[in-house]
Amino acid sequence: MHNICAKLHNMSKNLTPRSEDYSKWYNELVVRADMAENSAVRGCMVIKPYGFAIWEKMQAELDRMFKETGHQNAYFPLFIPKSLFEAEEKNAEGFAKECAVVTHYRLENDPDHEGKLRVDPEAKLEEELVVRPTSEAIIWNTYRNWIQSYRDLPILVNQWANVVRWEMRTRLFLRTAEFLWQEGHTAHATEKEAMDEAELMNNVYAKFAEGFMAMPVIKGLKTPSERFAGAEETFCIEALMQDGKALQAGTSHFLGQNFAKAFDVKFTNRDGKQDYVWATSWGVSTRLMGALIMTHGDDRGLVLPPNLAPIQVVIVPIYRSEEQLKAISEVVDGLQSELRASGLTVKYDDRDTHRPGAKFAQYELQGIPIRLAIGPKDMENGTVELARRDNLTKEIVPLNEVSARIEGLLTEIQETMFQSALDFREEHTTEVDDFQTFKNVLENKTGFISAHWDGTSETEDKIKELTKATIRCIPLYEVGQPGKCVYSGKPSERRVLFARAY
RNA sequence: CGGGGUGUAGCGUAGCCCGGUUAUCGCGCCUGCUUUGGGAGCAGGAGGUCGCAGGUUCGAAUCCUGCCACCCCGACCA
Repeated sequence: MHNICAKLHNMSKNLTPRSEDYSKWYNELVVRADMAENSAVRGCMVIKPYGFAIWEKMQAELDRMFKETGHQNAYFPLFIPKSLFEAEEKNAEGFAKECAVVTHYRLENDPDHEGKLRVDPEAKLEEELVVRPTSEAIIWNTYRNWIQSYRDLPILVNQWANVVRWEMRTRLFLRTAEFLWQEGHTAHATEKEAMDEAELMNNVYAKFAEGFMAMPVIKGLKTPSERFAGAEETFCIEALMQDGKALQAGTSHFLGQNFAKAFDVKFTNRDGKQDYVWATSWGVSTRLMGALIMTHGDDRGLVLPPNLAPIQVVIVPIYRSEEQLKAISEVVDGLQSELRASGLTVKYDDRDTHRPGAKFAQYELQGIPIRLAIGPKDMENGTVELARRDNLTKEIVPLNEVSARIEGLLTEIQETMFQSALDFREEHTTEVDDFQTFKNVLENKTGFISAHWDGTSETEDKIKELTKATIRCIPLYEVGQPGKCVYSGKPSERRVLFARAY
C-alpha cells in the first residue's frame, strides 16, 4: 500500500506490469508539466480536470468554513517590489533563497537569431519584482492604509492564489515550484485576539482534514527552529502517510507585531493610544492532494472519501444488445433521479466503447466510493450489484432499497476511512524513552515517535543530524508528564512528536 | 548547488560495452469481425528530430566533447 508514496516520487521508473497502472492513476489527477525545451522552470504541475474537481471540492468546503468563521475573500498582486519584500527581515531572509525575480518587462526580436526573441536590455526594471512566495509583505503594505482605529479591526481576509517557491528540489504535489493555496491574513487589536485567531484557524484545518478528507491529524505547535519565518508561534496539523513519513498538512501563524512594525501599521486603541496591530497568517495548499493520495490510496489507485468525491456513485450497465441497454437505462433513469434527489452526485456510464471490466478498473483508479452494476441477471431479479471502493466488497441489493442503502453507506464509508487511517496512525505512534530504541523505531517501524525533549534547539539539531527525524510538533490539548530527554537525559516537561517528514 | 543515475513512439522498454540493411518488444491508439457479470480475442494498420548541439568515421541510437532535462541521495523547504 505505502508504495503509493514511493510511486509519487518515482513516477515512471521500474514499473512492474501491474503497477503500470500507477501511471494511468496519477495521470488521472496530475502530471508533471511538459515545459519548453531548455526551460529553467522545474517541478511545475498540470492539474488535470479530474484532479482539479477534487481540489475544487476542497476549496468549496474550506471557503465555506472560512466564511462561517467570519472571513472574507480578497485578492492581492502577484508581484512584490523587492523593497517591500525586504521590510520584514526574518521573513525576507527565510524566503530569499527561493524567490523568482522579474527584472525586465519586454522582449524583442533577437538580431542574431532569426525567429527568436530575447530580453530587451533597455527594458530593465528600476526595481525588481519578486513573484510572491507568500503575500504577507504586499498585504501588510496595503493594510497600513486600511487601519487607523480599533474600529477598523479586526480585518479577516483570505485569498486564493498561486505562489512560487524556487525550491532546489521539487516533489510532485508536495513541493512544486508553483502551487495553489489559500492564505489568510488577519489583523487584530490585541495579542490575545490574534493568538485566538491563529489557534481557531488551525482547528478549522483540523476539522476539515478529519471530517472532510477523513485524514486524522495531530494539532500542535512548531518548535522555534521549525517556525514560519517571521512568526512568533506556529500552529500546525501533522498527518502520517502510509509509508510512515509525516506530512505538515496546514499551518497557522501568530505573527505578533512583526509585520505591523515592519510596515508601520498602527492604530488608535480605545484609550486613544497608538499601538501596532497584531497579526496572523494561515494556509493550506495543493499539498493536501498529495496527503489525500498518500493517506487513502491503495494498489488499485485513489480512494476518495465520499465528501470529496466529484462523483459519489457510478452506475455501469452490462448488456449485449441495444434492447437490453434500453431496458437497463430506463431502470437507471429512475434510480438516478432518486439518488440525485437526495443530493448525491451520480454518473451513468453507458459508453459502448468500453467493456464493463475496463470501466470497473477506471472508476477504481479514480476512487469513486460506490459503484453500481446492472445487468441481465439483475433485470430478472430486480436487483443491482453494489461495490464499495474503500474495502472492495460487493453485495447484491434489491433495486427498491438501493437508494436508502447508499445514503447510509456513504456516511459509513467516510467514517470507516477515517477510522482505518486513525488506526494506522496509532499503530505507528510509539512512545520511546532511549535513543537506541528511537533509532530502531525510525529505521524499522517508522511513523511518529512520542519522546521527551529537553527543549533546546541544540538537541533538536543533533537528533536531526543523527536520524533525519525532526520534531513535527509539540501536541496541543494533551496533558504532559515530565520525564527525561531521549537524547540528552536532561529534564523534560512533556513528550513531543518526532518523525521523518516530507 | 554537490554526489550518483537516466534520456529510444502517448506510456514502459531492448539495442549501446564490441559503430554496419528498413531501430526491438509490450501496453495504448486506428480499422474490421467476433465479444460484453472484472482491465476481451483474432486479423490488419498508423505512429520515431534515438534529449539537444558539435566532433570522429565511408557509415553514429551506439564512440568523443559540450549543453539540457528528469530521477535518487544530500543541503533547503509548505
